[in-house]
Amino acid sequence: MNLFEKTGKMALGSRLRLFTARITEDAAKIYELYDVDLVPKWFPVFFVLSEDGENTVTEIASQIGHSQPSVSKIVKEMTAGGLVKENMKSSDKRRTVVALTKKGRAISERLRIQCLDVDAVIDSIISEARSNLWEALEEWEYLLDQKSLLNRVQEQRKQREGREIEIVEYHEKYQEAFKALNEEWISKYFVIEDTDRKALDNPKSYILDNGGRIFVALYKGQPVGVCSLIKMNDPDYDYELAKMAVSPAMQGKNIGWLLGQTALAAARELGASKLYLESNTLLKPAINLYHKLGFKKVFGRATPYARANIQMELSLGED
Amino acid sequence: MNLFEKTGKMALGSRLRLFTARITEDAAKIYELYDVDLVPKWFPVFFVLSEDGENTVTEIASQIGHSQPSVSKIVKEMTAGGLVKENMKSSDKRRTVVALTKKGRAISERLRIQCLDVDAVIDSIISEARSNLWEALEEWEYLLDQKSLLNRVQEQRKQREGREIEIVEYHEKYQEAFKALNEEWISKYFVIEDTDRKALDNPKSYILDNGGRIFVALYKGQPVGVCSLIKMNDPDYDYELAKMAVSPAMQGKNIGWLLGQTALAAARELGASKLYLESNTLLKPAINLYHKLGFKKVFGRATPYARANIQMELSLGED
DNA sequence: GCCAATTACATAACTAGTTATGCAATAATA
DNA sequence: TATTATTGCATAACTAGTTATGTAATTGGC
Repeated sequence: MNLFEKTGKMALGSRLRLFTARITEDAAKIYELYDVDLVPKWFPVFFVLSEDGENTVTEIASQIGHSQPSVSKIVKEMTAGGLVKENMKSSDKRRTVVALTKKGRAISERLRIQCLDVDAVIDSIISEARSNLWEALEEWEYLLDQKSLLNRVQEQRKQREGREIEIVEYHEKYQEAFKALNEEWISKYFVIEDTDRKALDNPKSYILDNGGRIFVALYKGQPVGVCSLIKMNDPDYDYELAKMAVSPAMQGKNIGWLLGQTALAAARELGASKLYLESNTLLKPAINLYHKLGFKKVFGRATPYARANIQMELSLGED
Repeated sequence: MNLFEKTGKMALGSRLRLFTARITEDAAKIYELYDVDLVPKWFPVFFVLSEDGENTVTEIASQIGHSQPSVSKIVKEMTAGGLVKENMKSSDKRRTVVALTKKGRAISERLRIQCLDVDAVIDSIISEARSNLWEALEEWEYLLDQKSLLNRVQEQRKQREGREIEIVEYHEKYQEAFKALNEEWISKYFVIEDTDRKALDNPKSYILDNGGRIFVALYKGQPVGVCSLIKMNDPDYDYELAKMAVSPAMQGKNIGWLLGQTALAAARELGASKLYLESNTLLKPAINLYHKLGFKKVFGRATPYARANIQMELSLGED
């Protein structure tokens, strides 16, 4: 299987499928060898019944990790084969209580011997190999229970992309992007107001010259997100966190968090002790981000924006 | 998956199937996450094509370890998806030469990034676990190439059964078995001759009292095989190995070999230097056994048996 | 140079699972 | 107590592979 050295781990699924097919193919021949009148796929159901005596279809399914229809089919086949009898007494008429027949129990004995031989063989293969397949499966099952493969890949992706994002200080060449990125989300959910235009058209005079800051997130050199600290003339707050925007195509890559963190660090450096922001509860990801950054809801300030329906603050001394 | 601790290694196939299903399920979601327009099962074919540039259906199948119809189907689906074009120029009109389209090559680039992330995740899971699943699969593939699971189980069974066989010295209580076991095979292939009757009816006077030996193979206390050393009045040979019989139900369990080895050891103990036997080439397993015991074909001795068409000898000094 | 064997692929039918859905029987609730 | 929700199972339709088989195109042997 030279192929898998080239494809890398990505093909783990394919490799497992081929490997499983190979094992089950030989398994079928082994049953034949021992003349045990049992189809390999019956084994898990058969095993549970020989342990438990009798059981219902759904309960067997949950024990062996199959779906209920799968067990339903297998029980039907086993009944046809005379290994199992259904519809034992049960007060609940929905349930099909299944048990081994005499013939089934007889097979159980022969199967025990086969199990011993197969067990010994697999143990010997395990001891021949340096890595223990059986243990590895057990460990993977445990690790994937803790966190699924999908979750792990999602996190890995976020991390990698985070590493590819660079947060830089504002420069005139980003003015177009600063305006465009903000207009994009504002006009999508609301309408652009006069106060917006002032800031977006003249970031230098309106924000920077007043002692504010603007940060730009670059992905492969291209601006994909912006945010600003605007100096406030207010006894309660030093700066407003405003004009936070991330390109829709780049959302979910943690860019907002990186911009926010940079802005917070800058505010601390500037000696700020309290930040303020306004937003709208329609923008759920943004509100979430602000919460994650440490902002808390406050009430009752006047705002120049028609769209603002939530106001938040953050005390920088806290951490 | 507590079940697998109870079932033991016998359920390796089932465990693998469940595990594989789990992995491929998440794999599908990962493709979705990366917005790669590729069905997971296409991956191996896609990979080969992006490596090789173009290739035929059968060659791809052999490279990825699928059956040819499987690749046939996948190529059809990929063609419908616009990733692949078939029937490139080829002098041999039977062959379908397949290559990636422009769209396919574009996806190849995005897929590369996904591969990097997945690879990193799987590597990290591998490093979290004590047993290395990827290596274990590789080792199992190698070990099963050397000797299949079926072969290993067959050998294990033979060994186990061999341990349950006990070879004992003849006793009067085994006279019935000695006669019955021999009559069974003789009458099946030939007819019972007078010389047979002499030995079978009076083993004590005909064999033992003349300085010969008889051995009985017991399985769970029951006689299932016999063989004898008959003293010969001959300058060339000391004993004849004769009246070897194993119950048909117990054949293939190495019983003949055990009986033969015991007889050879006894002959050595008795100071014999050369053994002789007669048989018929119809009895292939027997001839094979005699070869394995070290007997070599000889020609031209007179025999009292009509059925004998092969004669063999063994020099005991040799080992 | 023709007929048989082989090769390359397609198609059909099967396997061992799955999800989706429907139908009774039972439990919960207003 | 009547209605609604839930449970337990069966059935149908689907998936990703397989083997068996059929059909052209090519190769090989006499």
